[in-house]
Amino acid sequence: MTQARAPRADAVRNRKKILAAAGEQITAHGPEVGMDEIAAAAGVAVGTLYRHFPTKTDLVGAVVAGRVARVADDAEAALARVTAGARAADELTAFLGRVIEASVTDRAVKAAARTLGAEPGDHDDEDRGGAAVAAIVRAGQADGDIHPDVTVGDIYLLFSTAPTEQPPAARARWLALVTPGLTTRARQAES
Amino acid sequence: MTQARAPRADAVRNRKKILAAAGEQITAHGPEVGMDEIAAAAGVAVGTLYRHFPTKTDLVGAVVAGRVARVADDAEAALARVTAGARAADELTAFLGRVIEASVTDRAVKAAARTLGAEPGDHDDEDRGGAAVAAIVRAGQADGDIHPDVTVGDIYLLFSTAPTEQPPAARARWLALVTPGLTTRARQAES
Amino acid sequence: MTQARAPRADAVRNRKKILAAAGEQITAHGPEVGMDEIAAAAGVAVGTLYRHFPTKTDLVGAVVAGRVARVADDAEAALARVTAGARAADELTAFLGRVIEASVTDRAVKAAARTLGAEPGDHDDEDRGGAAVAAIVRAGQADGDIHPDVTVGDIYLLFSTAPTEQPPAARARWLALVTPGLTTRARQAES
Amino acid sequence: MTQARAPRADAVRNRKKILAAAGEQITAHGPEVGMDEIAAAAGVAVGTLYRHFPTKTDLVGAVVAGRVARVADDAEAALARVTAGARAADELTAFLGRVIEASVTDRAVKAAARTLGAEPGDHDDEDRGGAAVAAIVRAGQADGDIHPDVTVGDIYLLFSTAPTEQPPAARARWLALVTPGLTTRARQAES
DNA sequence: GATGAATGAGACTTCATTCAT
DNA sequence: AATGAATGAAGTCTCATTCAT
Repeated sequence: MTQARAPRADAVRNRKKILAAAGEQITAHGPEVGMDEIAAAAGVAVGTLYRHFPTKTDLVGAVVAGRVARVADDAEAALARVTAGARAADELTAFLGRVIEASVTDRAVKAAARTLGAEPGDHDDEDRGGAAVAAIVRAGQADGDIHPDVTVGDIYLLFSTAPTEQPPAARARWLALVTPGLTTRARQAES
Repeated sequence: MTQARAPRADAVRNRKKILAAAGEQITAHGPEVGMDEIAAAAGVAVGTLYRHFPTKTDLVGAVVAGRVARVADDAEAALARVTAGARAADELTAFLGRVIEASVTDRAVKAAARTLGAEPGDHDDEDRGGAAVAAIVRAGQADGDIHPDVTVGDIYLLFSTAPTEQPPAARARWLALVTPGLTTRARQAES
Repeated sequence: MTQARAPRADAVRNRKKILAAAGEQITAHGPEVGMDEIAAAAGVAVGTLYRHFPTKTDLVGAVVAGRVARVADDAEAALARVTAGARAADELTAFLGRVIEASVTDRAVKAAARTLGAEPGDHDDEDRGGAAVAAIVRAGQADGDIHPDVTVGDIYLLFSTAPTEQPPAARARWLALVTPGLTTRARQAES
Repeated sequence: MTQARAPRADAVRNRKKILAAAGEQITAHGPEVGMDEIAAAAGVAVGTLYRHFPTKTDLVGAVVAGRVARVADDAEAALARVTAGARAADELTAFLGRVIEASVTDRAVKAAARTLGAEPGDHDDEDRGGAAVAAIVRAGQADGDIHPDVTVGDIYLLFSTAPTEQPPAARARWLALVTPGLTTRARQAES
């Protein structure tokens, strides 16, 4: 059973260039950038872009998928720290904060977050991220720090609604407002 | 200094028709409806539409302002109930819930919410709504039910991020997750 | 019941210009000319073209309909001559010949002919032309010159298959080959 | 003078595969199929396809030539039957009918017919078919059944214009209309 | 000689906005 | 003041053909 024939080196290079360029462009100007602009930024012709991604939706999807992977990596790193002894509730909050900050400068991450919030998650990276978050949540619940009925879905739901277009102060405030819903401690006044 | 010459009666009528039609269209299909469609729904020509609103942004803005007025009315009604003896914290949560449900069927309300979250609020209706919400918050704080550092801005911030595209269950869950951030009670398990 | 509001003078002018230009372009280069080219030839912007004809198909259809009208006119003129005493069989053959010659320099006429051959004919001009041809055929059958079972459909069928891409000699020969199928006389040798 | 170096075995194989695939695709979807689709159907890459046929036109031409060969075969078979005693006029009509029916399910045959009608015929298969048809015609003329001035070109001319896009009834009717132009008998009414 | 990725002009269509009537 | 036709840039996608591997 021969494997699907190794992709050509230059095609791989181009695919990377396209994904990188698409990421940058979408990060900077949102998903409504033209395909021509993305192609130009990638240094290829539109046709090439369409060979790799038959549809704009496909391209945006691929970019978003990439961001999901990053988020998953982040979640797994957080879980590793928890396993190593860090407090789960803190790691969860910090993770949430990082994802929000990321989506501020990267509108594709926001879309990724929305995707996570919308779908049960059947792709690899989503599963990976979901599993890590779930483990963190469970750890926090075992500690008695995270409220027993909190689920991964709740976390997704929250960061799919984070105020990424707002100024830093508002984002911090939002996180502070939302955290008590996850933890068991009564809310404390901010400084 | 001559005053701005009283507007012609039919011009006034047209303005109303346009706003109403724009509201319906944007409610139904989002802000991406074409200007032609709005004009047709209003029973006027595009040119007329542009005479009243030099830009699509202006028109959408006007529609949004109308929804802000509704939200303000709702807030004032809630305040009236509080004044009449209702529990402020409950009214606040219920108000938040109503605004969210409204934005589900009315995409213009969503935009209105976003506007409120984004701007300090210098227009009449925003002030009106803001004042009512502020009064409710203060009442709840006086009762000891709402956390002392909660501000009107927090409320705006929250409903500007409500998950209006999600199914009802998710919206309810979101509200439950977010409420503890406003109140002083520790979070209780859901049924 | 007010009529549908008289069309604006300039719009009428443009519609004519567009139809004329589209006719020329399609005549010259076939139906695959670009909409931009047609618009340029008409001296309008593409948008204008699309306002008048929402789809390329619509435009081509309109052009073809125009050619159908011409053919119908021709048929009626022939019928008039028959009524005035001309021999029906001769007029029929001559009419067939003229339509063929027309479709040589005008690919839109060819398409029109194909349309006629394909459809039962429910539009005005098609009916008009069909009625005239039918009358000529009947006259010829009354004279005993045209075979009794010939129908209008036969005529349409024939000129929908005329060899318009062939040199003049071939076109003439084709007509000569096809005529005996319509008439009652045994075929005569050509000069 | 070095001769053109014998072609590589796999190249020959590829040429055949390409022609076969192109035939199928054009038969099925008309000449507007993409080169990529043809290449895929042939199991080769586009580049290979272009090495064998520098232009789409060339490829289509080659396919068409293949269909010409089939028609020639058919004509020779008919001639054989005539030689064996069959009535030439009948064989000619039947042959015409078969070619028409073939072009209905095979759009490449139609193109082939058009080619035959258009060109004097200088390729092998065209000559072969032309010679057979000519012999049949001559036999019919000797019988007194086929009109003396009918030529091979007439036959080509006729089937280059057959209504292959029309329903079976129309095709049959067309053949009936056209036959009297070839034969010496006066036309008879259809049943 | 084969592969298949890259090219890029061009196709159709949409829509916010302007302007002659 | 209203009308609605005109504008034209922009958008997504296709496809015959070229060329590096």
